[in-house]
Amino acid sequence: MTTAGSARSLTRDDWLDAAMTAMAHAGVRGIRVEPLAKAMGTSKGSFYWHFRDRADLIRATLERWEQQRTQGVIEVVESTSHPRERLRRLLAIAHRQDPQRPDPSVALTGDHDDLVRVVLERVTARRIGFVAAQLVALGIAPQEAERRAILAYTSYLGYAALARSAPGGLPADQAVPRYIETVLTVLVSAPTEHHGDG
Amino acid sequence: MTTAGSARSLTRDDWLDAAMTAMAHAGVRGIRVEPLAKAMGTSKGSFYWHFRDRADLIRATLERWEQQRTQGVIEVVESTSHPRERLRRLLAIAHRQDPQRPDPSVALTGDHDDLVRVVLERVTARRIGFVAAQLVALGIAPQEAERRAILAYTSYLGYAALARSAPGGLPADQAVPRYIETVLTVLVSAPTEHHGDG
DNA sequence: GGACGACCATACGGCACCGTATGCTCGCGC
DNA sequence: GCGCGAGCATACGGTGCCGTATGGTCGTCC
Repeated sequence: MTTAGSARSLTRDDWLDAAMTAMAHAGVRGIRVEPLAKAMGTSKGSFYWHFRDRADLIRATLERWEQQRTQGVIEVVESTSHPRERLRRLLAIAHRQDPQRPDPSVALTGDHDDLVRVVLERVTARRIGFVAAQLVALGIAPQEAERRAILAYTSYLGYAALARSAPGGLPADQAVPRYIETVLTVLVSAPTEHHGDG
Repeated sequence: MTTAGSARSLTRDDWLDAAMTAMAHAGVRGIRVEPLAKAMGTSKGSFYWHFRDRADLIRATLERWEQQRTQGVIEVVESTSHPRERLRRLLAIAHRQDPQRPDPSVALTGDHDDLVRVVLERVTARRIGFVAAQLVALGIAPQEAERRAILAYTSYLGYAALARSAPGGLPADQAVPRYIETVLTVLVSAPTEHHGDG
């Protein structure tokens, strides 16, 4: 069903692919065995052959996501040399909201699962850390850079959330590049003087 | 059960209060009749006396939220006169994340319901519009103000999302005021020159 | 003090999902 | 050409939830 042949038997990875898609749209609560089986044109029998139970699938899917997605984007962005260009490129990727392939982190923030929390903490820290590093490279003091990185990342999260559930308030497609420039400009704008920390 | 007496009969409003709390934590999918009844120390019989069905409760809860919360915050903030102080106050309220009373809009972005979408669109537009108006009052051009308002509001959404599911990456409590200053500073920073729009 | 209606409890059928049990069907080794 | 195991289908019991049906209780009005 997935491509053409449809005669070969399924693998654990096939299930992980399907689970990843489901998770991206609806979080771990979107990973349901019977609906997945139906969507793949198979039955639960197949699933319980490859996995111990639903929690096993969820664990494996989260693990896979943590290792692939964040890492992949960072590597692509790092192929650019100047930190400001890196940020611009990162923002461009982040704001290219493909309804078919949303970032799972948005859907995952809706889950109250402990394992999800742990993974999200790591992914969040890694992403914010990367943005902060670029800002530091642009001459912004570390603590201020951290704050601005949090601003950037939370804004991305909220943007993706709105894209899913209330896209009306977001910039129209042709206005997105200009929006990205605003975000970039604002992120690297000169900090004001402060005392006590920063 | 709710307060002390526990002998008087329940009202439609009692159910709405409970539903609102549930919605704030888990979106409309958190509004479930039997768990709510159990939490209120009553039974489904009571519920179906006051409401036609679950959809009726959801509709009424969304309506109530739209009319109360956003409006209320805006009125409080408008009691301050200077737009910059308004923004500061708004940010302070927005970033005071009470785990007991989260903003439902965050949980609602996880739902794929049509009615939710419509309400969220209106609430989102209203909030972004309010922020944009303050920025315009501070001398920022309307289109640029709109973009910055989107940045501010999406950042708030993402911040609240992280507060629920991955609070580790956010500023520590005593660092929040400084974070708010960064956001405020950045929002009102001088725009750069551009051509073609803005 | 009996009728009536507001308000609620309980039992039931139905649905969607989980996990298990059990049996089927191939391909391969021999 | 038989056995065996990988891979899957199907049926089943259990759970959590929805909505309905039906009956119970209590206050109020006459």
